Amino acid sequence: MAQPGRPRSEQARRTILAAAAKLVARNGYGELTMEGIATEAGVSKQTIYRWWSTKAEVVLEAVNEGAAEMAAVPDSGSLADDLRLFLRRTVDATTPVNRRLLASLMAAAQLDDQFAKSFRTGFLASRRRELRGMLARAQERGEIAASVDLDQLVEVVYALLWYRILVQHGPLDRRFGRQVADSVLRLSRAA
Amino acid sequence: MAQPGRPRSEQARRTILAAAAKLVARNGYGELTMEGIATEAGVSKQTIYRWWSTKAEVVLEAVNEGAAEMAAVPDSGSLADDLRLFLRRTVDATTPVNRRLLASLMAAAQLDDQFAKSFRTGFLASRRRELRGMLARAQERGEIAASVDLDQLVEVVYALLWYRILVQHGPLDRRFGRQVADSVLRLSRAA
DNA sequence: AATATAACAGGACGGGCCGTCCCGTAATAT
DNA sequence: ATATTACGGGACGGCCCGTCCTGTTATATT
Repeated sequence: MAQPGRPRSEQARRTILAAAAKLVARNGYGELTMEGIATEAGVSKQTIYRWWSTKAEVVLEAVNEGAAEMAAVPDSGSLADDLRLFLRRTVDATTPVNRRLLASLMAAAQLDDQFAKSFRTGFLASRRRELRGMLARAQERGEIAASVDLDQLVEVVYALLWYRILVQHGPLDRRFGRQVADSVLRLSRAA
Repeated sequence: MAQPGRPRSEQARRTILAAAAKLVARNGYGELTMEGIATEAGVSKQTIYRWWSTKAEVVLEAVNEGAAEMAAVPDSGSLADDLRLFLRRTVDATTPVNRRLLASLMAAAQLDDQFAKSFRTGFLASRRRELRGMLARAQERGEIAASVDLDQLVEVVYALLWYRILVQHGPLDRRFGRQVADSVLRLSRAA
């Protein structure tokens, strides 16, 4: 079947991701260290380095793990309904802990060019694709004029979400989600 | 006149800020160290720590220093002209080096809560105030309906700018500046 | 059952940078 | 002349880095 030798411990993997998330939530990404994760998880440092090369990659996998039930893109046949529901789910999923984890990833991307590339082409791009698909369906239905640039609309959504995540000058609540949805809907109707 | 004792060396101050900017431009904020700044500037570590407590503060002052000629907010009497000129000046000022410095500050704010507070209430808030003043004048002239929330418009501008600075999935050029201006102008006209 | 293989926990290692301290010297006000 | 403060240079213990080694454990193959 698989390779010979002792198989990877799934429990160790989960414990490490949970420890990283817990430590970021408690002390912030700036205080996070590989040694701290190992100690918190009751694991050897070698076990972490065997599967991840930086703490940013550990946190990224922890985020992806916790985002299994991530906001599925709705498809009701109405752009307004879909957009509002998508943003409601998104802001609901962005708990204070998740907000801090996401902010950590964006910070790590500014400190490490290699991680930045995987973060952009992986995590960020896949989210953009999902939203763009929703808008493309609306455009095919005629709810958005063919002249409107869908990428610009996607950009407005994620720019507003990330700005709020990073700057924190206001709450990431349902009211904010409605404001974002309404702004994008207005832009989708304009020439 | 002033206190007794040797006065602070203005030359050392400038040299330190220049060294920090140079090192960030060369190797990125993640590689920046206090010792590296001291060595590059030909200065004692103590001289840096006497005036700044973290490398983030050094970089922040370097940015503020280089942004003395920062985009002054225009006031021509036309919202469209003012907004387009403001964004043209802003993207022109955001050279690759400045982009990297700004991204470093946003990253540092995610790593250090204390710096985050000063960054938000100082640097970021003052930029928002300037732009908001421009929009408020337009609203008084009747170019923007009284029902429009100016803070939301300001947020769209800086969210789009920062998203592009941080994610770098497209160029920060004049074309992008025009797109941002046009989006905000459309939102300012919508109900 | 014996053997090869690979992950595991634990710990040791040199190295880099941290932040602080001390020194002798230089530049200013009194 | 004296007090005061900044300066360059360098030394210090401490934390975390990333790697390596050891002995043990869990699997596949023979």
